[in-house]
Amino acid sequence: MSSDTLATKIKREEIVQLVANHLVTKGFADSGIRALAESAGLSDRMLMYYFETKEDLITQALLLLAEGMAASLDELVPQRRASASQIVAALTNTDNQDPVQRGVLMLWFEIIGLAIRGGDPYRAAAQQILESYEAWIATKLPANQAHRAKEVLAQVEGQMLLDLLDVK
Amino acid sequence: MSSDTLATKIKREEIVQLVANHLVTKGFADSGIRALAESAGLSDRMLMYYFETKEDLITQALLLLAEGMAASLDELVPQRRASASQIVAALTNTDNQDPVQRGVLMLWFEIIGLAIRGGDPYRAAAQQILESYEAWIATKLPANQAHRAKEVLAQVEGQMLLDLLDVK
DNA sequence: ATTTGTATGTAGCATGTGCTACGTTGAATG
DNA sequence: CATTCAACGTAGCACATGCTACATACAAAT
Repeated sequence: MSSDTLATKIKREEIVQLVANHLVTKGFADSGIRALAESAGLSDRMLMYYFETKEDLITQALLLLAEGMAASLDELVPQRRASASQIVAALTNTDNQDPVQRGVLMLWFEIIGLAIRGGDPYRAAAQQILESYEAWIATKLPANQAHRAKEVLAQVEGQMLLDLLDVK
Repeated sequence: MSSDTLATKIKREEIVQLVANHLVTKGFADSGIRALAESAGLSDRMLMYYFETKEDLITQALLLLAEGMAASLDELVPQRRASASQIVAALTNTDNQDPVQRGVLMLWFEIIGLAIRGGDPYRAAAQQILESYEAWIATKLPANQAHRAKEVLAQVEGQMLLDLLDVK
């Protein structure tokens, strides 16, 4: 709460980072508090000591991941302006090799599946990510086509989905 | 198995249908065998009497749903040939009102989330559905653009995703 | 009439889940 | 020196999960 030591605050951030890594590599299926605790290097007992509930912990991990995903966008398409098809290509081609980014993408669609019936914190995280993506695309498109950002975003999401499910 | 009565075969089909309905309306989150049994009008004991495992039951329900989704495509775009944007519009605009079709869509993205890490029966169902959709789109597109079916499919899937998550 | 087999109820098991109660240490603070 | 308090271990609870053992009613077949 507000009476937190600096040390425990740092510890919490470290745990959130490790839990986020766990989610990326393992997904939600094998993410009970015992598994998460092991990945974070402590006991489940201590996990619940640092975080009020599991949902609290997951929420923070998702927020961290959302920041990371938004921040990594600029590395992919360095040009100021790009065509819709260039953006789609840049966002869909790179991800297939790197296992980390592939893990993030898999987690991303797991989040969507959990968000779809309205369940927070998943829905909030999904919407935040989608909106930051749309805004980013809008700034990359030629000014007179910025209104098509949502369309381009849909193309990107759909293409990633097909890639992940090996639809050739 | 091969010594099945006709009556039990029919009973099984009836159960599969009711379970499919349950999945559409409730999703996977509230679909333990007790909840499924209640929706099917029998005890969990009898559910496991008619099906070897829960996975067996779910698999059959998903197959039934996949058939239904593929079959319902033709009702949406009756014309022989249509442009890519017409197909996208037809496939994305209709679904928002009807709660049944909305439920199917929500389940569809839940399936994707479960399929994404490779888990059968979800992955198999997802791939089958996506492939039948792509094939159907290819037959609807002008002949010289049939090769863009996957692109159109991506656009459709992405647009449905954004709609379901209320990205305006 | 006895056997056989389908359909069903009652009860429970083993495991996994998020979470908690209770105790101990060891260091800082008064 | 005594007290306090964060930091941890050990153990367990209550509940949900998929699934099963056991008994039995009842009808069909021999």
